[in-house]
Amino acid sequence: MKIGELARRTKLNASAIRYYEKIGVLVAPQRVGGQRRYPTDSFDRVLLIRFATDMGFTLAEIKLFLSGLRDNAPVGPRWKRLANRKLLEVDQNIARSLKLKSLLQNLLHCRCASLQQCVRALGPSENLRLLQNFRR
Amino acid sequence: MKIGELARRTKLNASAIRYYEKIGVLVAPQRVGGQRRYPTDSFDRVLLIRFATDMGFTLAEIKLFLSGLRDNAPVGPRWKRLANRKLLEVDQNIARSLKLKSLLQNLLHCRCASLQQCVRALGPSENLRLLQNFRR
DNA sequence: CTAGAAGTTAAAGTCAGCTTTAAGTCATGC
DNA sequence: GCATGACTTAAAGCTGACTTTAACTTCTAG
Repeated sequence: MKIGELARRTKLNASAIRYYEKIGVLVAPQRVGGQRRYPTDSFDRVLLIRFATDMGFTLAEIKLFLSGLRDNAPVGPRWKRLANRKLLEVDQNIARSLKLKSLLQNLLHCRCASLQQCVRALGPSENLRLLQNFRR
Repeated sequence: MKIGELARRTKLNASAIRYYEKIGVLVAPQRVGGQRRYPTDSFDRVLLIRFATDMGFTLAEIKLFLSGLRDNAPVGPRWKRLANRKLLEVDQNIARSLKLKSLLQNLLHCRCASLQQCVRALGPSENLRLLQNFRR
């Protein structure tokens, strides 16, 4: 499979696939006359990578756990550690978003004369500090 | 108030405050010998800006609704429109995060031989497409 | 008066995850 | 045998919200 076909099948840009190879999340495949030729299972590899990035893993994290992953190695402790850490992050993100949602709703339904007042009415220092804990 | 004190009080970096001025979310204050002197209510202004960015508004959006905001103008329709739009985004973010959470938990508790299998077992094409709708 | 802290500017750097560009080489169909 | 499309590389560009740097000026305490 040439890079164009892999790109079409994974719905990625060919440049993205080259980028993955460059930063080491995808292993460089065989070349024929300088061009990349991918084995069929590269498709699954790329999907796994996209899947993981969609789950919020960074490419650096993905590289980390893929590097220890033999072809059909069992789901290892390294992955579990990463997944647990990510789960925590996701939970924090949910909590933050719920807080934002209620704040937004309050602001939308309030009858303050100005936004400034409105924000002050929420008790700026407390609320701001609450939010700051969630800063990314 | 000089920029250093404003920075200390808002817990921002002075460079951030200058940056806000440069991109036009903060109005340039009086100068004394070339140095910025802020009136007391600049503190509230900066808090409002931080508050808004914490809520997920971009600085461009904040500039937009601050520019139409006279000193004590009522909470206007422009702000309401922006807030409603942001509320939608937050809801989508929550839905996405909840989906990610359950996927992560499934992956953590599964007994598949390999991650590849595990992802395939989730029904890659469907699940991946589901996630793609949430891609940012 | 002077050291040093704090202020000033424009421009470049940072992070992630790519895309775009430029300048070429290879493969394929007619 | 050649036009065209697909491929190659390294390097630069993009977004957003800043920070850092360099080279300077101004303020303040002793």
